Amino acid sequence: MPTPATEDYLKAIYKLIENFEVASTNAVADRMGVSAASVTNMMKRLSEMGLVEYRPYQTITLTPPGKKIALEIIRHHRLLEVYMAEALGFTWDKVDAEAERLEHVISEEFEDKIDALLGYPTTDPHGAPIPAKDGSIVNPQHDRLTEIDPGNTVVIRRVINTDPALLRYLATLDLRPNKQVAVLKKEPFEGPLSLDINGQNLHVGYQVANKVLVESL
Amino acid sequence: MPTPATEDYLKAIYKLIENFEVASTNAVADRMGVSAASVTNMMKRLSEMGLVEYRPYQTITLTPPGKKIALEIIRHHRLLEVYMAEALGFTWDKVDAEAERLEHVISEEFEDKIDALLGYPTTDPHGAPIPAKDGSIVNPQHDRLTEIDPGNTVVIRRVINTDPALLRYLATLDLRPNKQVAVLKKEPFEGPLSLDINGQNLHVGYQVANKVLVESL
DNA sequence: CATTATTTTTAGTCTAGGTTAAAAGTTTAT
DNA sequence: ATAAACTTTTAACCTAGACTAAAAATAATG
Repeated sequence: MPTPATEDYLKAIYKLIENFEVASTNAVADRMGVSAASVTNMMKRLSEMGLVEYRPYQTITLTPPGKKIALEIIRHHRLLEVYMAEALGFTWDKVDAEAERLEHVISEEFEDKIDALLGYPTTDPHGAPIPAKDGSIVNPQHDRLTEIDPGNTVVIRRVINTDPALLRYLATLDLRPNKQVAVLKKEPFEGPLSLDINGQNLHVGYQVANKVLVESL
Repeated sequence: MPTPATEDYLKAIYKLIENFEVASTNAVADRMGVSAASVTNMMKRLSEMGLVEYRPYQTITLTPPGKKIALEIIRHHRLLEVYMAEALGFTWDKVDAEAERLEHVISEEFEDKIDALLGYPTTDPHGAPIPAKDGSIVNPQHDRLTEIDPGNTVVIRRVINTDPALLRYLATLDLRPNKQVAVLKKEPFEGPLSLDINGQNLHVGYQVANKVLVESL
């Protein structure tokens, strides 16, 4: 059985790779909020256990068993998020932090029960895909809202980044998955976007819009 | 914030004292499944932190802050048990093991949400009382089924011991909290009891009946 | 291409929690 | 009241995971 720390490292490496970033020692350290030395130390152990491919000064990759564990934990995390939002009435800015701790301790049976109760959901409250039990995951490559040309209407599919404050802000604007948004205008030099949602005119900053992934109609 | 290990020690000490047993080093070690040396070591630290009253070779007691933490964890545990049984459909032999891990990681908000959803329950699926948020707990002193004289009818209030196999056995007999049972006969020398439940005649061993707490009508 | 900057690893420490084996205290029983 | 039995503590050690500071490797730049 992997420890929570092991699971967290594998998850961090998985997410870096998923985002087409390089899983370097520093990148993992940053994401985990630990020192680079801690990462080196942990990589040696995970490598011994056959969970990562690691050679000093080289970038890190997951072995198939390592990837399997990462995906299991991500599945736990995202299922729990849906469950807490749907069944317990948590707001979407709170579910990430809570799932971060619960993901390591729920049993297979717990996982299966909430999955069934929720009707086998495929995405979490932020629109992130939930890995299947067999470890398969569909990862649609969506556009960022900032990449959409004015005059187009799109539907929000996902919100990247689980910073609670950002999520609360987006909620006040009703910018959440499955909502339609029309891009009216885009100011240059990473300027604000003018949007239409629910017939309301909004102006959101570039940094915010960049976290919103959309699909063209 | 106390660690899970800290919480487990405080809980073990609380339960010993609650059962009118002496919270000795060995008793705690037994209950926790660790060596006596580990207990001594931990007691020094918990004593430093002001959570237990400890002096070498003396029996251990909880300080008010230590007791508060123990009761919070027991509250988490028992609320989670009810929640898993009622809302997730877990059988009562499974809820203890699962709650054992979850109890350390749920937030106050999670606790409050399941408490409200369940309608503020006062006992867990085994009949154990759930401490209130303020740390108060009602602990009715019930009789054991083995102490009831033949000819009397009682109602089951609680089942002590969370050994899953025993719980599964009791479930097959429908011996669970709030069920009425008539004691028909009691064999001497810790012999079996003849019971009537739901109009059915049963014979259960002394060790089993001793785990069943009842209230006379 | 040599120097500077950056990244990564090594080395040495620390804490929490666990272990076993031996020593010391307490009880129990002759 | 002393020996035997039991309980508890001490001592020495282990592992997982973290840290800082210094050294080494790699990458970037004039």
